Amino acid sequence: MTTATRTPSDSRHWLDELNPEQRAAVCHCIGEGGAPPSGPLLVIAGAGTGKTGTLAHRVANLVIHGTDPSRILLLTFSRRAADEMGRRVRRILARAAADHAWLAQVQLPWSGTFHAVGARLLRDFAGRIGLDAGFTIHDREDSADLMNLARHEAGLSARERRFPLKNTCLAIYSAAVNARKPLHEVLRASFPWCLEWEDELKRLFRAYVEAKQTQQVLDYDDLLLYWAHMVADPALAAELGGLFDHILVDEYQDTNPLQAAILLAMKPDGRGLAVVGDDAQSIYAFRGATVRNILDFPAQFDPPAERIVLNRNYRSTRPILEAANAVIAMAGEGFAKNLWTAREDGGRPRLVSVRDDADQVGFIVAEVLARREQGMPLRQQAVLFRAASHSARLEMELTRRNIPFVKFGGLKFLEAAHVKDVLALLRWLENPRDRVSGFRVLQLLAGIGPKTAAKVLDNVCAAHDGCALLAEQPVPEAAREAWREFAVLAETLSAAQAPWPAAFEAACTWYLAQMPRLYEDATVRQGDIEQLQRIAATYPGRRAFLTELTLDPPNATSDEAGIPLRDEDYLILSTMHSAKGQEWRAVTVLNAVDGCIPSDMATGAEAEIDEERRLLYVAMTRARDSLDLVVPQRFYVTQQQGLGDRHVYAGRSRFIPNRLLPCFEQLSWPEPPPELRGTPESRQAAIDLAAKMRGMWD
DNA sequence: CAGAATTGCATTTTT
DNA sequence: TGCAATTCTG
Repeated sequence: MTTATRTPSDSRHWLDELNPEQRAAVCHCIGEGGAPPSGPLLVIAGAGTGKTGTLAHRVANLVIHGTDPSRILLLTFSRRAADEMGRRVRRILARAAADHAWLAQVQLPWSGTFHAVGARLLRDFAGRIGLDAGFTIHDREDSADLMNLARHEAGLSARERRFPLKNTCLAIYSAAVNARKPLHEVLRASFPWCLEWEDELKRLFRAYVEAKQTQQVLDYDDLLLYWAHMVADPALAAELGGLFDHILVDEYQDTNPLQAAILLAMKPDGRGLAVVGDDAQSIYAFRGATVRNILDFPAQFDPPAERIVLNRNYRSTRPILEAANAVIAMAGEGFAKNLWTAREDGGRPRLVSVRDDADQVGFIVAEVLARREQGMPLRQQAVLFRAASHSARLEMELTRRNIPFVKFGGLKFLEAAHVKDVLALLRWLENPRDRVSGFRVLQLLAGIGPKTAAKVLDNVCAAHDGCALLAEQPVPEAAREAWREFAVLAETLSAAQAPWPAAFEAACTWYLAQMPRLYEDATVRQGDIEQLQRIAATYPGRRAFLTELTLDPPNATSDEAGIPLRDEDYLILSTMHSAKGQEWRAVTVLNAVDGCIPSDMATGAEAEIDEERRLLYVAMTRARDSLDLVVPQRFYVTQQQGLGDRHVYAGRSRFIPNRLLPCFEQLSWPEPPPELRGTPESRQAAIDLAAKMRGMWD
């Protein structure tokens, strides 16, 4: 089949629905007719400017013009984004090339996050770089546990001056790796209180790396780091780069220097490289992302990358956009963009003053229900907040009033101790050298504690055939019976090709029997295990299950009723971070007060403040028709059930200073009683009283 | 040496 | 508050 016959006659038609800038991005240097693609492309796509659609059209256009879909690498921010992109590409192809039905079946085998693609490449190339293809992947918590192990073994835990805790150590390590900066610089910039431990940290990190290598485990950072080191070798770089004609990167503002280095190594001249992003929405600096990546992208190449700016917003009404623009305009650095919209309908966003947390919840529930009465489904409405814990009260109230909801972000299903237990068991069967997993699993047995577990693990590692000798391990008398049972299970399940998901169910059955001893509330937790079984059944096997679950954890949790069915209606609760790339008709932002946004954890450097500002900008620009920012006057310090009533009087977020107030409609809830609103005279009286109060101090 | 009890401490966002 | 490190007990 020649390229000419694959180019549909009405291709012009489907491109017509794009605006000129979008079309330019879609058609830029696609390497028509089998010609190699040329120059790199940067698309600056403001919020709601049709970024995803543009990217999907570009991919479709590449396919229509003859690019093999398996030679397109599409790097997205999440698995969900990758799936969505695939769907849209197929939809576009179905319409644009109706005469070539097979095009609508196109799969993009190389789409996913940097981490997921990295994992896949590392398994494929394992033999070439001295890695065992059977490596297992540690999530954040596992990595912290291993760091802790190394920390103890290096004798750093019992010091006169307290050594940084495991999470801090891991954060420092991770920051240095992802930003590609020397330890000293990272400490000075972000962890100055740990500077005194520089030498010890270096020693600790060396031990941590060695531990990972002997155990054949990789952490998140390794997936990028090994990839980067792989392409630092010119021959491998050429080979890896040669796998793809086109590399497209979404959300480029949230990539870190390590990821930028990988891209540059794979496509040194930028041919076939296209990145899309919005510097105003860069919100992952805490993970090493830097806005410099996108700002400096064009100049990396000679000639520089072409830059296309999308600034027509298709999402929000004009008043909402104006308010958001006003907020972001006060930021320090960035491409100046003038987002505009043709949507002239709708009122100003509202700034709602409420007395406290309880009233905030009351207001939100009332408004949500009112909008639903007017025909707006719950799923079109979202409540956004800075930290996952901020929604605790709201969740309780929604549960009490029987309003279904799904929460994105915050503590995840996979982080629950009992879920981790089961996964640790599987991971240990997959890779018996994985000490963190083994340590956790063995201590699940009655009568086995840290000492016995460590001894058994030592023996298992010394033996070459993994779990085979398990039954003969020396365990205390009290654990004898339980141990025999466990050894039989482990031996059956670690057999090379234990059937899936039957093997998983056997593991669960064993674990379910342990639960009542381990947890007071075993019954609630058992439901989660069943949920996990349902998830497991959708994967082809153990390795795929473990890898993909670690790299793409299901990121929604809901109330105990379980995740609502797909066709059921439910309200969306989400952290601002998890709201990225989404949109809803009605958006409510919780706790628009100083201390929450910006978080009082992040009020140090100017750069941190700017990031918080962008975060609020992201939240505001999710709204299509209506936007409410709620400002509680009184704010409880204790985040959980307010047993005590310690509270502070918080001010409105500094990102909405007085001069931005004209962008908003201000109101109080509940409405003040009529006698206080009343006539101009009564209002006059109130003002007089205020003057009297002030007069007390003259 | 395992498991319970107690004390001390920190407290965001996530691949 | 709730979690993690430490001490106490059987």
